[in-house]
Amino acid sequence: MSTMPGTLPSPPPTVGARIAAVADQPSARMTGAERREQILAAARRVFAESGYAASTDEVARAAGVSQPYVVRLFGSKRELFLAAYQQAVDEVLAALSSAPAGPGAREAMSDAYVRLLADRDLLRLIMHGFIAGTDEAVGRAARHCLGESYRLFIERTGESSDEARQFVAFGMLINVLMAVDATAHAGEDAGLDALVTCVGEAVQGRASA
Amino acid sequence: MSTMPGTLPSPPPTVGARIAAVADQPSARMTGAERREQILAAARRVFAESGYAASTDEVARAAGVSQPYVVRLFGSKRELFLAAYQQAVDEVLAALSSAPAGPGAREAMSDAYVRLLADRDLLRLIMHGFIAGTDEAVGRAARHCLGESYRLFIERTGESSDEARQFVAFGMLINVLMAVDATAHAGEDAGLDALVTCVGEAVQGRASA
DNA sequence: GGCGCTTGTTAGTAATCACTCAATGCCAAC
DNA sequence: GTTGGCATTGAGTGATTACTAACAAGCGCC
Repeated sequence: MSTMPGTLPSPPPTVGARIAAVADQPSARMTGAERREQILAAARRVFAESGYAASTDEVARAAGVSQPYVVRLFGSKRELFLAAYQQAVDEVLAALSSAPAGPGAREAMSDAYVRLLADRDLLRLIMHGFIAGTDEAVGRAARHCLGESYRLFIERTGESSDEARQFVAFGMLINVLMAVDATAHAGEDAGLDALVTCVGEAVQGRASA
Repeated sequence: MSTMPGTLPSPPPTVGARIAAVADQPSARMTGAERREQILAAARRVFAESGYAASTDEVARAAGVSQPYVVRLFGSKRELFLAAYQQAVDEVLAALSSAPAGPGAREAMSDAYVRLLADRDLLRLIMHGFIAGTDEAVGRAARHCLGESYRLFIERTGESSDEARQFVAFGMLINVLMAVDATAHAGEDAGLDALVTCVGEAVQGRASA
């Protein structure tokens, strides 16, 4: 009773405040569903950066809760990753599906995909799933994300399979350029700079034309 | 003195024989350079499968040596990964550079890239570097690999930057399809199956035409 | 105003990690 | 044939891991 545990007189000296950014006060009581959502958002950020190799402790600190609580809410680290990944796939496919069929569908889908880049974590997490390999459920979700993107393009635009392949291929190129942080390292490699410029022009041209 | 440490009456009971496949007899004595090459080859396989998250112990077992020896030969796990990754990047760029400039350069470069697929580990390891993120040296190598591929295409074929962008983008699509093991999961997703077919036709057409 | 459920914590555990240390056996040079 | 250097290992170390167990506190409900 001498040290009341609820008051938390000093936050963990230096380590706790690094990631945080979600909950400033040490986590007011929430409903389970709310907390689940919050942890899922944190997991998305953390897993996007380090992939499945990220620890549940990192996710917990990013969410502002204790580490045992995140594994309790999700059962295991694997299920947590899977939930975050499935949500990411759903978001990507929802964005592509938002384009109405008919004329202009191609531009709408391109725009929708480029808008996904605003979230630095979403496509990065998707990329991690592409090379997860070991986990069959993640692999299945990743394959579905790829296949549905291709199928949706044909369904909405009515264009040829070759055009659809080029659409998906261009998306993968954008993914990779974002994953390697190409724009942040301008001036480092002349070839890469030229590639980034060319991709930028293609995005602009396709968006305006 | 009662138990002589050098005799080793029984090899480690079950764990040592799992991966092996490189050295059947427990590793005859080699020169340091030879062993380094052998370990590098094992690291390529192991890192290609699990990325940087793979353990030095896995690499050691795959190479048929003890785990302390692999970290001693390379200084640290990070340097080992870097050496394996740099070698992979060099191989990719050497393959692309093998195409002579002038007419037919495009087909030669496409063929060279497709031939890289024969090694299931090479491009998979390259992919892991794309999303390494944390390690700056790996990121630099990955960016160089991308930029040089783009630059080489323009240099050898003399085609437009848009054509070069499509070439690199197609390469990234191939990388991803191989990473998710699309062909091994045929029948799982109709869209993906169609995409794989379309990519296969494009590769065939470009190789023969 | 106590009771039960849900939210959340601290403390602990067994496994695995990269890395270090000290030693052993092999080969070649003198 | 002894000595010295190189290849290689077993045994350990401290840190980190995912996960468990037990308990504490807030809230609705009668």
